[in-house]
Amino acid sequence: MLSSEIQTALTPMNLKTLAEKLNLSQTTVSRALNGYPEVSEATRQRVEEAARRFNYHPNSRAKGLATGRARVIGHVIPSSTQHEMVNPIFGDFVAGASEACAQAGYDMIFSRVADGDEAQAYRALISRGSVDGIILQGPRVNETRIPILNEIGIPFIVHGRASGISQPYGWVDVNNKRSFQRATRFLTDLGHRRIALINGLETMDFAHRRRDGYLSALREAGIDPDPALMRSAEMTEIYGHRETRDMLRMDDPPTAILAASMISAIGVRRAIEEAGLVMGRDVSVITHDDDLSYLRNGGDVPIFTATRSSVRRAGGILAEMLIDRIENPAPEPNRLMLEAELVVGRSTGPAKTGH
Amino acid sequence: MLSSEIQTALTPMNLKTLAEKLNLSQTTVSRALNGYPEVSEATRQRVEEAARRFNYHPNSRAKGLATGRARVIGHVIPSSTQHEMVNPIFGDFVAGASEACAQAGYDMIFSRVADGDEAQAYRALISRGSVDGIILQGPRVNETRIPILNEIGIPFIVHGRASGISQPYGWVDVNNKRSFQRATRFLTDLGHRRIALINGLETMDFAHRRRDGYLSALREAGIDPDPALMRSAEMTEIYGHRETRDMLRMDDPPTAILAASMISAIGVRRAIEEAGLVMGRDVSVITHDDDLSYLRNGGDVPIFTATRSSVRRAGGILAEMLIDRIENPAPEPNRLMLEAELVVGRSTGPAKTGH
DNA sequence: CGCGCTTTTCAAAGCGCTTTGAGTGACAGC
DNA sequence: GCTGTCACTCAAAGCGCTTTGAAAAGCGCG
Repeated sequence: MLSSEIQTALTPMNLKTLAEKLNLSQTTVSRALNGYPEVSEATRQRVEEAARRFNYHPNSRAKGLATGRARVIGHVIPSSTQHEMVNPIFGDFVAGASEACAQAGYDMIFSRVADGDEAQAYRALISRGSVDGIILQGPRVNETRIPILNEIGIPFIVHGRASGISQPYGWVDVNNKRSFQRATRFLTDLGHRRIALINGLETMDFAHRRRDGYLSALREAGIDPDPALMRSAEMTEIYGHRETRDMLRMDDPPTAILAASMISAIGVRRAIEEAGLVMGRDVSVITHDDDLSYLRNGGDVPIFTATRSSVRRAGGILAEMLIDRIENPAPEPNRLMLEAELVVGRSTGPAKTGH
Repeated sequence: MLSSEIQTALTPMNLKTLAEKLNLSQTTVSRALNGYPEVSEATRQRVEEAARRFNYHPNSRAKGLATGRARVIGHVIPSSTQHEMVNPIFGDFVAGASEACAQAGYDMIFSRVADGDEAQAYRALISRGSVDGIILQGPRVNETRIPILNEIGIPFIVHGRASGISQPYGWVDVNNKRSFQRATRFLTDLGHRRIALINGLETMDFAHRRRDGYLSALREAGIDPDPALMRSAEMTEIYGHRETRDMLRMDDPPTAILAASMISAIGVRRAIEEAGLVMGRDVSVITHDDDLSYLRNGGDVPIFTATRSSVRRAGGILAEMLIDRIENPAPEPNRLMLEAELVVGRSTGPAKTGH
């Protein structure tokens, strides 16, 4: 009696034992489970029933080895010794992407890489056969990783775009230029002329484009951009607070501020309040809002006037597009431009005429 | 000449071709690369040199199949139809964990799972051989996943603990009870008697323990807990704002508030300011601070008085402990209790005597 | 009954690696 | 000169799956 127990404990539940239990060959069982037409409906039923009953799951490594496909998409996280910051939108992006992946039966793998080693890391990831495709996050202006991935020849898709890169690549991006142009125009229409931009790091492509939008709206309105009103750094709360505080102490302070994220906008608000001013009355604020689930922009009435675009949704779309590309290779990379909506909240108002 | 090019393009760089190029057997090459002593130093040098030159990386699936180890640790993300929220600490946690993983040569895989299907998901993940170990996030009181994982018998470690579970399991946790007890005591020592708790979801174990700490400090101070001052929900900004606003409208409003996260504390601050009050003077606030990289609690002087514990560090420790467990199986699961530090910022002050 | 034809099943090869058990020289000891 | 040891190296089996090429079974037909 003990021997039978040991038997069950030691016998792995793999294709071979399942086939033996069914008195069928591995071939037939495999085909039955993978929906091939060569197997009769009755047999298929029987096999599926047994697979469920014995809790059989094909070993993904063996499957991958045999098929050459891993059913995994990879993210490479640069360890960024320079910028210790973890992107706050990461969680929501991943949530969206993982939803789409789960739908298609894919997993996601995260690989951390020392800065500068990225080329090697990609090569290794692919050459090791760990992933079928890659999502490239946070492209910079003239992003070097794009040529690398193109050269390697693995399916990939970029979250954002990279100015200065001429070769083709697939991407999903928010129309950052247009949305910041609209936001800036919204402020000039309200009569503001001293408009500050508290941007993200301008080596990042998205920030670069936002600045473009900001500048072109100023130009439209006949306003000379003031370098003293343009700040650029990683979008933390502290940063939003510090820059706002400093600018509000200027002789000719801004009457309106554009912030690059909800997080830094919170810092902006804090500085405004510490200065004894009222947001929306004394200083107008518009922020970009990634529609993070833990940081919704207010309930019925948005707190901030904002350019809104769900990064979670973007994650889902990206993953879907990448998987589609993996499964149906096409010569033309596909692209998708998302438009941010401008939601009007309580943080903006007409410029004070006196000023 | 074309044929040779085609040759290089079509020949995969695997152990076999590498061995052929070196005029050695696959065995020797494999051993050389994996540091076995049976191979001469001269040969090893030659092999390593060639591996580098030809950009050879062993196929991880084949390696895993042969060794039975995936060198991957898994996270299962419940898709939580109920709580759509993506935990804002996710990003920092993952950053910490992935650092430790990278160090040890492990990757991390994320699998999204429908709520309730978790048992099946774990079983599948393991039975498919995709992971060597699992990190269990966000344990609830009486967490059902722990018995499941114990029964399956895969190495796992819990981020947090689960009250009500008697069987042994490994964990890393912050001493939530003690830290909230200290925080509450700090407030009672300042003379506060109307202290509100804006807690996380109390089905979550960490929130349950924090409430315990809060209650026992009140008891120490001879204060009867007022159910009207105890709120529990997911820790969003909106939630912190709404509950604070409502409580400040009470006939006998709180003079101090304990918040469960920086995010909800930001909402608390917003509500206080909207009510025309000053944080730290009219209403004291203490929050738990996970030391998120994008949401640091102030520069030199912390904005909030807070119980601080880096979730990024916790992620690193967890991953390390799990990997250690995978590589050196031990009967006793290991545990680690982290103590949060109480940092005193500008959000707390003595209770107004007049009230 | 043997012949094609389709339907259903199978044995075996192969994916890229590790690992076992064996084999080769070289060299010392008897 | 034969055996035992040591230092290297190798061919082949096996991990769990898919897939190819072939064979068996079922069936109607002359």
